[in-house]
Amino acid sequence: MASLAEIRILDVPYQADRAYTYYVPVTLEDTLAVGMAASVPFGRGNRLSTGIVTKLYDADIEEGTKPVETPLGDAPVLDEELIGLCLFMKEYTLCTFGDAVRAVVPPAAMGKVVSYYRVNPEIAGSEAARRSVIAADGERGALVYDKVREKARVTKQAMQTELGFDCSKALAALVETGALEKKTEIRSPSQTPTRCFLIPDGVLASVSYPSDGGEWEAAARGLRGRNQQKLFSAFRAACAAGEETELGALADAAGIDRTAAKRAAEAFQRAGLLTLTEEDAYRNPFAVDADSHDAQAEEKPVLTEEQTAAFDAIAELIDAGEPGAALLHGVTGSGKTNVILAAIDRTLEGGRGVIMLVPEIALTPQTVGIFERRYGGRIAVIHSGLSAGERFDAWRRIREGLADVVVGTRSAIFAPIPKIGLIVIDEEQEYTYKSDANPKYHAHDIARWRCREHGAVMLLSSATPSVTSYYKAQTGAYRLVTLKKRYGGAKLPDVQIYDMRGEVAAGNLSPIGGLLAERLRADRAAGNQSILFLNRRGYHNYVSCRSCGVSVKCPNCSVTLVYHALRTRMGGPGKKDEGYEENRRENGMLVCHFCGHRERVPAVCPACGKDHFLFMGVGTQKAEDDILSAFPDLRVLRMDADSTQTKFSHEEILSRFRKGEADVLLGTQMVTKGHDFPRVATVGVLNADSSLFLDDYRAAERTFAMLTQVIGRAGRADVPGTAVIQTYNPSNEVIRLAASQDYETFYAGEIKLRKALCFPPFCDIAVITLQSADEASLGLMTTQMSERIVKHIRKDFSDIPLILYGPFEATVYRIQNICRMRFVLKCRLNRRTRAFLSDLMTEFARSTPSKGGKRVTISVDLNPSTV
DNA sequence: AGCACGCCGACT
DNA sequence: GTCGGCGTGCTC
Repeated sequence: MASLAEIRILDVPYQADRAYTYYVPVTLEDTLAVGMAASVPFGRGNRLSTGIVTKLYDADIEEGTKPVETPLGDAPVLDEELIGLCLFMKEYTLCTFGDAVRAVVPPAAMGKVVSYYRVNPEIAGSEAARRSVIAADGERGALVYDKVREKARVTKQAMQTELGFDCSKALAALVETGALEKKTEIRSPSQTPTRCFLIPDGVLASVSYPSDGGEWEAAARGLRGRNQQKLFSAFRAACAAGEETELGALADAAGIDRTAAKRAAEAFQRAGLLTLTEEDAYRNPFAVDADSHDAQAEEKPVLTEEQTAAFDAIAELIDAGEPGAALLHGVTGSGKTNVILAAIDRTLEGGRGVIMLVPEIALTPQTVGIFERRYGGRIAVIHSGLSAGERFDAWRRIREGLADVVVGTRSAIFAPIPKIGLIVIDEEQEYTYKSDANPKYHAHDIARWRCREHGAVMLLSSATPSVTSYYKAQTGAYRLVTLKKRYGGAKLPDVQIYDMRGEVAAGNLSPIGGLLAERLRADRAAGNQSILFLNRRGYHNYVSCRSCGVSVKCPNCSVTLVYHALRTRMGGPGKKDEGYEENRRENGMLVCHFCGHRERVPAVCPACGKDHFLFMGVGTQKAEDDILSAFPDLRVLRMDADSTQTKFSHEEILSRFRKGEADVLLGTQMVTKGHDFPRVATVGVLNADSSLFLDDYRAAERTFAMLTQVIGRAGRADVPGTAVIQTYNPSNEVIRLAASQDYETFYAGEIKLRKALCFPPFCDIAVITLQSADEASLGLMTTQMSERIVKHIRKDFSDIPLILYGPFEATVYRIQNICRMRFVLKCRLNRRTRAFLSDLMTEFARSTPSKGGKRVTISVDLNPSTV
């Protein structure tokens, strides 16, 4: 019998990702625990790899079992629940265990084995080095060698991304000739910063600090060493002044370094003069100002009758202490947030924690603000903007129970709360809850799994639920809770559908139709504000040749380039500059929205050589210009991906608008999110059709949600609102239903369509993508894959409905010179179909040659956010 | 993925 | 006869 450990290796490809058995050396028997990261020898070469201990048990040792090398860090990084979650994610999303772990654990929390290359110090710069570089892989060898020398130490990964080609061969050759050396080392988890306090003890504690304290004098005389004396007098001075006796601060005051101070303090402790206490220090802890906290606590909203009923239904689920799920469907302005806050309070009263997901932190500052004021120090905010240290600290605070209200974006769903009672997903229909990089999970699925584990309640909330979620509520999987009334005097704005077809004929080429123009003028005159929504950034959509009609394409991606004017005029009072037309053409850039490629507008058409380019379509930049020229006295703020590139520009633009520094806020989706602007009277949708005919079965659902959101921006406060929806399809059913805010009718029609055409929720969609930089290999592998899938389906799935489409080119065939082919599979996802897809991935990896540049890779996305 | 093993052609 | 290219297959 021996002590064995089941280990999951983190850096293995999908086909090698399974449990491996190692034995635990006697020396580690007391330290190794389930959930710990550990280094283990792996593969033929026994290279060190990072693994996670998923089980410990005693059994007979088998021939060839290798030993665990060493634990990385002294505490588990995953508890039983999160190990289970990672295994679930692996099976559910077809990712590797390592991918799942990387989503769940912040990088700073976990130690790992890292391999890097560096210049061999023994022959660096010598003639021998020069010769070995030349010997190694020619040109590339020299390139790689220079790069390594420049950096002191580099991982292969970093080399790859910087140089853009496969460096494996060159690196191996350089190591072989002795020019470089490969090193492997263990990187410990980040040190958790601590603050250490000195508390008077023994003889010193017996006297409440007196300036003439003989005890202190005596103690000081007994000290040896300059550092000890310096630290002691600093300590004494701090005590006398009644200040905090934190070690770092005392060390600074004494003018000695921290390690020396620590040693001295430990000596004092041994001498019985004081006690050292240590506590964790957290970076950027959320500090609440007590006043605002109290103020907010006072204004805890009283629920209306309808809200109370909704809350009661949810509270019932929470109190049951069993896994549950509810969908809170409330029209805009019905006070969903109040119900959610009450549900959270109820959960916290029961001693359990809460996760609240929001689509995007930057776009929901108010929601976050409400939470911060209400829950103060027990809140942790998690989003992609956090530094590694901040993320790690938030994670530790949550794990230790110091923060039991977690607000954040998608990845906050992994918050290691010890006892979860409620998971809220606000604006549940938002596609940001689906990850499109590995692991390709949907936050709903993770939430459901964790709620099952914790006996917690998942609460989805939306004014326009996704058709899939509403269907689940209709069929009883979720409890449906509805809020139909707007409250607090909020009225639905007057919604006007405006037919744009007459505008061009009437000679109006601007994106602002007659009605909207009238409204903007009226708002301006009355001192009100307006919001305009346009689903497209940039200036013109594209540039096309007047003679031959060719449009300019991205050299790396198969998309048309979008024209961007160079100048950005954020918020300045509008004035049309002299010569602006000319500037536009000369200074503008054509930009690729996929890879970011930029180029000047070519002087002549690349196809026919004529020099007549036509600027077509309208983006936010063009709309801004048009508004400024048509309404010279309007002050316009533009908010889109281009004008919000710097870190705080979101909030800056919003707060400037709120302060009344502009009359019109013009922008993309970002303007439709839940900002409260009391002075906004009119909202306008410049082109409601743009998302209506997208190549996606959810186009209608998205358009409906988008229009509903925009409409909801108007008429929230005392100012009566108007929403103008400009469209070329004024009779379109989706637009009409959105205008009347009739979700139920929209849903009824949509669900019929989904059923008839077999789309989710009546089936699942799996998208298999093959991609390669080499088109020929891609073609070859695609054909092979096609045959393999068809064979598999005929053999193993003849009994159940499963429809295969493809292979065809991906919607955007080429991105950054990587070509992609697709298969789309309509099926019911379950154990069996997942196992089928899993086999496909494994088999594919086995059959594809692992040749450097020509490699073809496979990826599977289950129910992707865009098809 | 990463690494060793093993099978073929060009060299001493 | 051997060195080293790259395809093949396995990883406790």
